[in-house]
Amino acid sequence: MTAPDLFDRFAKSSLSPDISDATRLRLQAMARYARVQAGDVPIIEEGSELLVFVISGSVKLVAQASQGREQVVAFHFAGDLLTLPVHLAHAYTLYALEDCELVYFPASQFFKLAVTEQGMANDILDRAMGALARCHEKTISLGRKNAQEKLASFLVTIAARLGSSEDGASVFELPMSRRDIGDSLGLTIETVSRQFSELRELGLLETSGRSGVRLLDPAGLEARAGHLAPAD
Amino acid sequence: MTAPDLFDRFAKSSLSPDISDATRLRLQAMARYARVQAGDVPIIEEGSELLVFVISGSVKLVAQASQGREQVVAFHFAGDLLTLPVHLAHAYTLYALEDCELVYFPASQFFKLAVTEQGMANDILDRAMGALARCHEKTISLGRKNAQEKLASFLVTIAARLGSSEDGASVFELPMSRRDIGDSLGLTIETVSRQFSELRELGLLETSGRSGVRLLDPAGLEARAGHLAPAD
DNA sequence: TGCGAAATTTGATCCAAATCAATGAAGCTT
DNA sequence: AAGCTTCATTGATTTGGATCAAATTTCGCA
Repeated sequence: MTAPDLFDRFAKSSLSPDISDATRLRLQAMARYARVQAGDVPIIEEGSELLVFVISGSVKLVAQASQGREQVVAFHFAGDLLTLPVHLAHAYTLYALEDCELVYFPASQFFKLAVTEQGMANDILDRAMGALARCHEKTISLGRKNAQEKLASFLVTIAARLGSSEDGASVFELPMSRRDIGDSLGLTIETVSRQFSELRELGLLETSGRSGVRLLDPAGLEARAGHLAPAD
Repeated sequence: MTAPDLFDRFAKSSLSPDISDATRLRLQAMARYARVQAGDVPIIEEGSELLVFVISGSVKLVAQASQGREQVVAFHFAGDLLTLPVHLAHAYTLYALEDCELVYFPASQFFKLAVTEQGMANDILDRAMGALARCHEKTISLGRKNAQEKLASFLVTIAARLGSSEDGASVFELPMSRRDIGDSLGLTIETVSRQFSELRELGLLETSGRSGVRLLDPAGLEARAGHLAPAD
């Protein structure tokens, strides 16, 4: 594992260029690395909150409830920052969806350093607020939407993150399985599959193979997502 | 509205004592205040994220989805810090559950100041991480629990915040209605009511009037909350 | 203290999504 | 390229919670 290389890529993508050399060195000293294959657990939980940067690949953050039930709390992609919580009322595990490279830090140590550099503190605060906002939006999906709205909302959100535009359509490859989508939306794989079929029959999307998706009518999907119109 | 008084109480309860006088004055200059009655909307949304401190009383943060559906994203009590998000895919509104006193700031301005004081930046980061962790836990409730587990989990969580211990039992007054609880857990008021009845019949709790609750067997409720045992 | 509006509880019925059960594709591996 | 394992789709049935519909209780207020 070529750690220095990973740290450099992390620094280049996620650290402001005017971080002091001292801070940079102390960060490098506390950085830890993981380079894992799809399906693996890159980080073993260790009793303190961790701050994880996804350098490449994608991951799911999963919470375990009793009786083996799993809830996908969030998907994260290259460039994202996430926190791996400690064991609260539920246990959390990070899984690689694809081959992944990660850099991570004990959260409290990282914060102690971050607050000595204004740019860094601001960046981390912004990212934390963004994560909170996304979690709030997810709360609405889970609490107040039916299966079709959940899937439409999920696809629109993923497209905004992963989709490339092809004359009005949005095209992307889903890095996660139907089970992962179900575990994220509070649905079973069968229901997810049925809703894919229904959206296909409505002419809103096409699929190719297990992971290829082409949203033919993003506006139509948005309308079915139960989102509130901006002027509503 | 005696603003200086409210700011002092905010400063005493939520600002580290070694904030510089300059910072304190600039905070006071950007602070805004609300003192409202139960049921009121203390803050009209204004296009930028706000950071709200609850000085006294309690509030609910509500997201509106299409067709008048409402989701309670979080309840907050005296001493809490919360962010009032801007209108994303859904609109957010804060409502007072009881008579309330609030102090609030435009989030970006507050952050710009906070990062100049290490103690303050650290405190805000910690609180943001706490809010994110609670939102993650809520995600699991909404996605993977049945009605009884949701209510048990809710009651245990509220008791940790509001309950006073009386020989093994935890006693508190709920500041929110059955509808609010339902809107928070993704259930209807009828289902919430039926689950209260069932938990009562199981001897796990007693209620008095609309808001009085006495958890007779907190451990038993915890077991029904679908939480993961610490050693599981 | 009693009235009345609002909130809660309880009951009957319905329905969306879960569960149970095959069948059909994808995409590995060799 | 054939076979095999895993994943996804589709169909039949069940079920937990929603919806519809009354009671019943609470509690502010006259």
